[in-house]
Amino acid sequence: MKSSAARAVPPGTPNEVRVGNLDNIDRAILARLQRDARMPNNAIAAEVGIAPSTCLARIRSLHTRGIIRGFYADVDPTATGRGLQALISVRIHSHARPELGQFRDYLASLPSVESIFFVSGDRDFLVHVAVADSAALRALVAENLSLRPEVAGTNTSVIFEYVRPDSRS
Amino acid sequence: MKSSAARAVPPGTPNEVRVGNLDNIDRAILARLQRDARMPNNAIAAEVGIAPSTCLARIRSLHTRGIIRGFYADVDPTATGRGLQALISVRIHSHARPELGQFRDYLASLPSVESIFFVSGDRDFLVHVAVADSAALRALVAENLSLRPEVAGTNTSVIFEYVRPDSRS
DNA sequence: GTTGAAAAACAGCGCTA
DNA sequence: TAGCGCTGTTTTTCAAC
Repeated sequence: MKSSAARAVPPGTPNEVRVGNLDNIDRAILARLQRDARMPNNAIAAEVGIAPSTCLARIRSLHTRGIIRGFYADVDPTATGRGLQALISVRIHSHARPELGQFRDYLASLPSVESIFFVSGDRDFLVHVAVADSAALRALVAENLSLRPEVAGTNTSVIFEYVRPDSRS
Repeated sequence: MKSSAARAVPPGTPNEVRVGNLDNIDRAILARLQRDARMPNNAIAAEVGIAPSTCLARIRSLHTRGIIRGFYADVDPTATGRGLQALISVRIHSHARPELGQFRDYLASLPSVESIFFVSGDRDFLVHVAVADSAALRALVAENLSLRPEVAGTNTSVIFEYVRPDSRS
């Protein structure tokens, strides 16, 4: 039989090339799901060259094993009235270091927070936020960050543009 | 009839509260899709209180209008052999500023690049990358960034932890 | 915006290699 | 054990209202 879709893997490639229990078919599935999480199981199966039932089982296994963390829609923040994005670097007082995890959870609970980077170097956290306008940004920094006892200082940069390379479904 | 799911919108809320042509039902749909892009259209429709076909039409409209930019799966970088994440701040030479967009496209084309922030302040770009190990990181910075004529300098911070608050599907 | 029916996709099961 | 085809069930899709 001849598949109508392009093969997932070049013919000569050995299938034992695995990283962390993933074979090439798994990787082919992941690549497609990363580009379009709503791609039908049928279509994925056809493209990677396995039966739909097998494909479904693999996807579920990937999800269960935590290799796929979740499926998300990428929503334009401007449309939801959060047209201003910023990166706020936050320094934490050295005596508050033990509660770093707690502070991260606090950050994650703020509705304006898009993502949090816990980084090495002179700053501790880099927080990506999306807010309505500069007044909201000021309020966020002043009230929700600077006032916190753990926070030694903040530094805010406005984001002119934010690009996620593989957002194209 | 009595809906088994919580209503999308509190009973008294006026539906004309819109931001950018979105009504409350649109916002309810977006909220669900942001948490779980694979949630069945049926279930979304039931939760926001409209018929499945209407819900589908709304979702498609949101996608067409660019309010939903795409649907993607969040894949654990560790599982795909990219266990090291970093934030690289890049300064661009002032004379190369006109080609900033071009450089951004170049960054987006690099397979290690997860996202790009084009920011105000002392640095121009902040690039979030995921690579296999420190050797790969060094190679990336040295060969793909520092060697570029537009690049005035780079500064690399290792990411110890990266959190996306609404990762929960 | 809704209803309802046709088409498609999903999810489970036993069989095969 | 992993993959496959088959089948009932759910979901999507598109018409008319």
